[in-house]
Amino acid sequence: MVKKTSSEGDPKGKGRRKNSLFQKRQKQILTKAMQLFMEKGYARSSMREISRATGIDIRNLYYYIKNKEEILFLVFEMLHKPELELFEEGGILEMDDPVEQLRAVISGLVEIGYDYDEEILLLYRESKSLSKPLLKRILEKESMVVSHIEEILEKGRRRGAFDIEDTSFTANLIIYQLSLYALRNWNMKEYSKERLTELMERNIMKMVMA
Amino acid sequence: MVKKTSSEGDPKGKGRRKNSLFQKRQKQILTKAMQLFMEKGYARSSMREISRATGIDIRNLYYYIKNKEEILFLVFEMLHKPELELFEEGGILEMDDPVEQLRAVISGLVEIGYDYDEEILLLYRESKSLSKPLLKRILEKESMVVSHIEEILEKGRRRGAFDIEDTSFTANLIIYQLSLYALRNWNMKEYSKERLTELMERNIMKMVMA
Amino acid sequence: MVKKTSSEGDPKGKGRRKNSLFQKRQKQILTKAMQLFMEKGYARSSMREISRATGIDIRNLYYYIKNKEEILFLVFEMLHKPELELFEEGGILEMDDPVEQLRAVISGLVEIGYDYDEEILLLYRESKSLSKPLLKRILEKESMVVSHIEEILEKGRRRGAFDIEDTSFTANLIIYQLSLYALRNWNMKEYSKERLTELMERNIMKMVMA
Amino acid sequence: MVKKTSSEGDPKGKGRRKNSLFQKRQKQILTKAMQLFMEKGYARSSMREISRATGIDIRNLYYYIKNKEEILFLVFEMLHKPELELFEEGGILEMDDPVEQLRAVISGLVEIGYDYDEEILLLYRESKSLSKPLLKRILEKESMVVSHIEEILEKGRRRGAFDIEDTSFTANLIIYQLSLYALRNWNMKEYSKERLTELMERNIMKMVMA
DNA sequence: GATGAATGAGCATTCATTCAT
DNA sequence: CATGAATGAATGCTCATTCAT
Repeated sequence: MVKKTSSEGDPKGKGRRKNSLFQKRQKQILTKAMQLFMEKGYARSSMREISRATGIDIRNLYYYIKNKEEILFLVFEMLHKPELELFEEGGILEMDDPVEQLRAVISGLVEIGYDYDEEILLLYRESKSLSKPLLKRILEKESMVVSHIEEILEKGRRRGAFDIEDTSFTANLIIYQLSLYALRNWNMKEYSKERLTELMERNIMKMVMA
Repeated sequence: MVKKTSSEGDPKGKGRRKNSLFQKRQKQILTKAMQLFMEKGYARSSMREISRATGIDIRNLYYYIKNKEEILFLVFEMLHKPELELFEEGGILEMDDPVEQLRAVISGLVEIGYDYDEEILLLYRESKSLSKPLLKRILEKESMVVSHIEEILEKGRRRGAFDIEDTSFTANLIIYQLSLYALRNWNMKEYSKERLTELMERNIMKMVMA
Repeated sequence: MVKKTSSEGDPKGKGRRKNSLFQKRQKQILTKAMQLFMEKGYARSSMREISRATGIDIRNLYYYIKNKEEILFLVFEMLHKPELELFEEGGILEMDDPVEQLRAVISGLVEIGYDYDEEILLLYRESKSLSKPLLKRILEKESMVVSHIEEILEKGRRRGAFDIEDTSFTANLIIYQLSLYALRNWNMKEYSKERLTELMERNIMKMVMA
Repeated sequence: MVKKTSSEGDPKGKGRRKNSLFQKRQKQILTKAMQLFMEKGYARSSMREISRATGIDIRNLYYYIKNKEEILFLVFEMLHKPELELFEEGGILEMDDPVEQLRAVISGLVEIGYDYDEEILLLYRESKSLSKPLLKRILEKESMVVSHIEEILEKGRRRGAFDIEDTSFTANLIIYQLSLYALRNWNMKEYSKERLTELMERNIMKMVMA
């Protein structure tokens, strides 16, 4: 069911790592590391600190992950899950009405962006800390989300519900907009999740509707 | 009345530093450091590298700046100039028609965001690298821009030109939107400055107009 | 009476290890390790790499060998076999004419030195990586070869065929000379095995003949 | 007069490093490091040990040398000086009689090989520890010595004094032979410098003379 | 102002090896 | 035999910053 993403699983090139203990430990590392990265940034978070935070000896840390960069990569991968799940398991793709779909996307992504504000900030902030090839793999995941939105917009336009000049641009704009709270939280703290959803929906819909 | 550029003024307490050579050197440091920060991030750019890039011996670097953090602070300050100048010297504040004003803001900020895409990315990316008090001083500058936009929106609403529920929210949204190109450049490279301006204007206007 | 290969015999005290699977595995380890040692040197080749190269888990590696140093020791022992076999199985010791004997030794050792150039280099290069007692045991094997040659020279001198002042010195010089190709291969690559044999024979014979 | 070898001098790309103190410190590092390398090998000698041995703090060590490999390189360069000086300052090149020249070379190189036996061993042993480009630069120095000898042999052959088939081969053989003491000292300790010179001269001359 | 020298703190990563299961 | 987990000890190297001359 779960597609292996190649960098996880099969450490040391040996036996299968379905082993749940191994995965539990790895997740534990990722979670704690992510917290650190959010607080102090990737570069300033040392392996020693991750070791301290997880309670796993620093040498054994390398038993679960290849190196520091891989931690960031796996964290990024983890962070893309909610967005992808929103589409793949949230029933959005199955809806017929594009307007309804877009509404669902907006409220879903606002929700995510609100609950995971720091995580999304991390995504934007530290993507450059990843090496080219690894970053590419992350961006591929990202562009899947964009594609999903673009398809909705496209459908809506065909049906005459939306008035959009450039669906790719607008898809990017929308997904970007939905990170507003995360990226400018210093100015946004006063808004509740509900209020934010409301405002976002109103603005985006107005921007998009025919 | 030369505007003090240093965050502390009077470095090393050695007397007035209106001295133009001093300022020239400092600007040279900031420019090179900024390039490095954009390429490798703040934390990964070492003082040694800045020294190498500027040709100024690392120990003498400390003659011109207090410490590494101050460099970032001064860079940030420098980067806020164009935006502020847009309002203060671009004649926007003097216009009467809010629609016209907003149009001018959009095209002005898209222009800046397009030409200084990496710089703006730096702003978002590294703001957390600044200590609280220094960050606060930067955010104050930022909020002046927001205020300017908010006033325009407010005026437009009063005159019935705009249909906006929450001007503060919308002001934030607009300024944020105008950084789209900088923050998602991996998906935006295909758009020319003109096309971008056009699309932004259309979308924002649609979102805002009564 | 299987010859004990392990320096300690009876690894882990778990019973006789004439067991052929055990020996096969051990040889496999030695061969791969030797390759690594030749490529990167002993100190830089890690047990982990040996594990990877052999496909044997690092922890099980210790089932077949006592420690890293023993690997080097066993490799060294293995590398001395060809030289010793040349004398013991090549029929040289049975010849009567010392000139003929020397000729056979030269061509035999050039052949070995040519085919096993990297291995011989390893022998010279890493002998210091062995602890004193282990090294001593290796040098004893080595000195057997020297003795064989010395005896030939001695016989030739007695018979008036050779004009040699110090047979021990000359024996050492000869065996050393025959490693020329291995130890200076960066300058020797142009020479074929045949040409090398020819030149070596001519030079040594001229040096030695009455 | 002294040709700069590019890797020495001008640290940090700044001022001239004729500065004798700097060079003194560097030489101090090289000497101590060389001792360590001879005793324990390059890979096993840590920067920390070099620091301890020189009394120079490990961080300041990097003020005088770029990295560990550069130390080895500079040591190698240093070790080639005596050989090169033998030719360039020993008056050998100015002699007319090739036989006399060769004699001088032999006694000179035996002397060096005897006094610097461990150093020469180091040269052979650790050359592979150098990266390709750096090794190449060392081998170039080495081949200058070979060339010098080859020229002498060539001259002697032209004059009918020597009977040599392949001067390049023989030059290599001679220089190699003269390292006998260094590379096989475990079997050579009994020989005094004088005795060694005598034996070497006799053997090589016999090998070479018409 | 340019230099030589230092310093306290730390970095990511690897090593060979062992042990209990 | 294979596996999970640990451990003590290093490794080479870099950091920002200071100070005295």
